[in-house]
This record gives sequence, C-alpha cells and structure tokens, in this order.
Amino acid sequence: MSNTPERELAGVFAALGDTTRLALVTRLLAAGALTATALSEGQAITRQAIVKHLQVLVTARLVVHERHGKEVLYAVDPRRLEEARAFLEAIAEGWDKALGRLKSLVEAP
Amino acid sequence: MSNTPERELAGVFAALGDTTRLALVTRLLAAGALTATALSEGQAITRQAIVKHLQVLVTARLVVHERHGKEVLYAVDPRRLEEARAFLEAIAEGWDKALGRLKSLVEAP
DNA sequence: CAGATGCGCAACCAAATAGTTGCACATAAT
DNA sequence: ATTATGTGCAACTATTTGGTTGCGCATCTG
Repeated sequence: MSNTPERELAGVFAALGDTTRLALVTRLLAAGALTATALSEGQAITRQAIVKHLQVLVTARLVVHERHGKEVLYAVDPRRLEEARAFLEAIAEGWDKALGRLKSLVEAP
Repeated sequence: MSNTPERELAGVFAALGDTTRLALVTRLLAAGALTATALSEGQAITRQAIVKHLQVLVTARLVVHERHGKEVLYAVDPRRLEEARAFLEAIAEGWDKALGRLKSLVEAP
C-alpha cells in the first residue's frame, strides 16, 4: 500500500486533476518552454498562483524548470505522461469485462 | 476556460489522483462489482472513508453504484477511463518535440 | 549607474479533503 | 419476532489546496 510506483502514479494523476494545471501542461506542450510570467499573461489568476501550480507539476516531475539568465523556463517532461498513459493502457484489458458487468449488475452474485 | 470537456477530464484525473481511489478502481476492475463493506475489509481505513472515496468516483462518473437488496454494489464504468486514455493519446503527438526541447533548454530563445 | 523587469518568499485566507466516531434505519437470516 | 448485517447521515477535526497581497532581491537594459 506504500508501494512507490502506485503513489507516484497517483501523484501524476493528481497533478493533472486541476483545470488550470491541465491547461498549463497542454499549453507548454504546444508552445514549448515558457516562463511563469508569460504563462500568466492574459490569464485570470495571478503569476504567483501559476507559479504554485507549476511547482506542483514539478514535484510530480511532469514539468522541468531551468533558470536561464533572468528568466526561469518551464517545459513538460513527457516521460511521466507516458507512464500515466501506459498505466491506463495496462488496465485497459479488463475494460471489456467491466463493460459487460455494468449491464449485468442486475443479476447479483 | 470553463469548457466542460476540460473540466470533466480534470475531474477524472483528480479522482484517480489518490492512492486509495486508484487502488479501489484497480480492485473493482479486477474483481468486478463489490460492496463498500467488502472493499473496506482488511483495509486500514474505515468503511465510511471508503464510501466517501467511492462517492468521489461516482461523482466523476468513473464508478456506478446500484442497490441490490440489502447491499449496494459498485462497479467501474470504463468509458471515463477510456476518455482519459484518449486524451493522453491525443496529446502524445507533441511528446517527441517536447523531449527534444528538454535537452535544448540550454539554448534559450 | 539608474530604472525596469522577472523571480522568490512569506503571511494570510477560504474552501475542499481525508479521515474519524456515533447512531439510526432498513433488509436479511434464524 | 429477534438478531445480525449492511447502509446512510451527521458532526467534528486536521491538513491540503488554490488563491491573494506585499515586498525584497537579482538581473538585464538604457
């Protein structure tokens, strides 16, 4: 229950489980490396809030940050995303059975 | 930013973003429909805690519950899982580009 | 050098989460 | 009818989370 892979995986999902963070990840994937200030530009929330979200993503190792002169650039590390995808892929084999059970919930064991 | 699909997707990820809930989902996928009492048996936390987690999963529509006599059975609805998988699959096309940018973060724009 | 720009830290706040305990109610089983 | 089992509801607590504001420090740019 304290198995590290499970815990880490849950961490990745938790990091993705917020609309702001999900948007940040997709934006960073599309546009490449950006600074927190650039990411907060034209956004409803503060730069500080964005920074906090980015820190959450960094802690989950979904995002990498690197200082470059005056600025700090954030970029997505796709390997964690791949892990999440692989997990869903792995448990996908039980899905058809689960779908069958959905309808036959009526016939109790 | 209030786009419902994004919000719903984040809800699915958030529901998976907890070790207890992730374990519940995998257990339910493997074993089929189970009651909250059965799920809490031999577990460290209370049945009530399990019920709360199941309610979170139900709210995210990852799990379906149906009363059957005295018991209430919970089962995974794999369609939400499939949506999450499809999302990761969809943004996966940007991953190789992102991987390239990881190393070349040194050369700032 | 002086000013503008970007970042980091800290205090603070409201709301949500994860968990507990206690008890009442409904449905089976004897 | 009585007991046992499974569920539901409520109150309460501690921690986390998402967000704010304010300010100081570092780093470019004119």
